[in-house]
Amino acid sequence: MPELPEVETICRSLAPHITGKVLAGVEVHAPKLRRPLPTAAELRAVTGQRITALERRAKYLIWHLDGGGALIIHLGMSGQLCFHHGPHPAELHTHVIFHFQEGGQLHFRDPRRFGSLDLAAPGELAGLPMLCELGVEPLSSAFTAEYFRERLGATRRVVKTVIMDQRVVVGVGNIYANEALFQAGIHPLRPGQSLSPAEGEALQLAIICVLGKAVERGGTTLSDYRNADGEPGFFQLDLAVYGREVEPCPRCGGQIVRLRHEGRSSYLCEACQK
DNA sequence: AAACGCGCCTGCGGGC
DNA sequence: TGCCCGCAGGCGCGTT
Repeated sequence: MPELPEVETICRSLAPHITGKVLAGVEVHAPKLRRPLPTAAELRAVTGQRITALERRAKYLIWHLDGGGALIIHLGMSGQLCFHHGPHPAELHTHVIFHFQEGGQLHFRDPRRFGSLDLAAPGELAGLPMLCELGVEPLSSAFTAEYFRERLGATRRVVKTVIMDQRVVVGVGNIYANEALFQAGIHPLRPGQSLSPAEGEALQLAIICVLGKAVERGGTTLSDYRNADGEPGFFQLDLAVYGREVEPCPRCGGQIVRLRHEGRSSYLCEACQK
């Protein structure tokens, strides 16, 4: 489900509810999601700790704890985090419930169980393999035209695969990859090194533009995505091509087509994207 | 190195 | 009505 704009929106909507609060307990209702969940003993070690800050890195949500450690959540394809001010029954597929001393509880649901919950000991966070191999943040100053051109020029991999590679640039998933390629007028199956410098720059700017606008819209709600307050996003209204097979291209009126590559769907306008 | 296929899971919609 | 199939926002593994 969630790509950068959705995780960013969840982070922003969740932060006011739990920043500064003390973890009173963590209920775990499943043995594992993508990976085994932390053990009861590991979770006891973080109860009583205060959450000092929330941060999004790539598609990960990181809770910094006053003991120096951290809690890391990934929402996979179908993960939801919903904050409740009072008691709330565990719904179907609610796997983890966080309780706070000051009141309120946070429910982590994930029907498909591709998400994850990990703990990092003090000093361990930066060295975690899932974090330290990540590429640049697309909405940061590190995502420059020079950097992107260099990464594109060094590979024959198809450009859509490159922009979805979290080691190159983080946070771009299937929806926003399709949208950025459309906006830049680039065919998703072009080899990375076939892009001219101007095309590379157009794509870099399109990624920034699409992600930025999607964050402004609170993310894309196709079916079940909600922020921490249970509200949907609205960027689905701005999608030009994703999920719009057979519909007219918003630019030329031609028909949007779907093709499959590496097990995933790409949506594009063959007239506008070369 | 990188391109695939596949597995991990559940749910939904379409076709028959 | 019900069943089967394909498909879905992610990621990491194994094999060529």
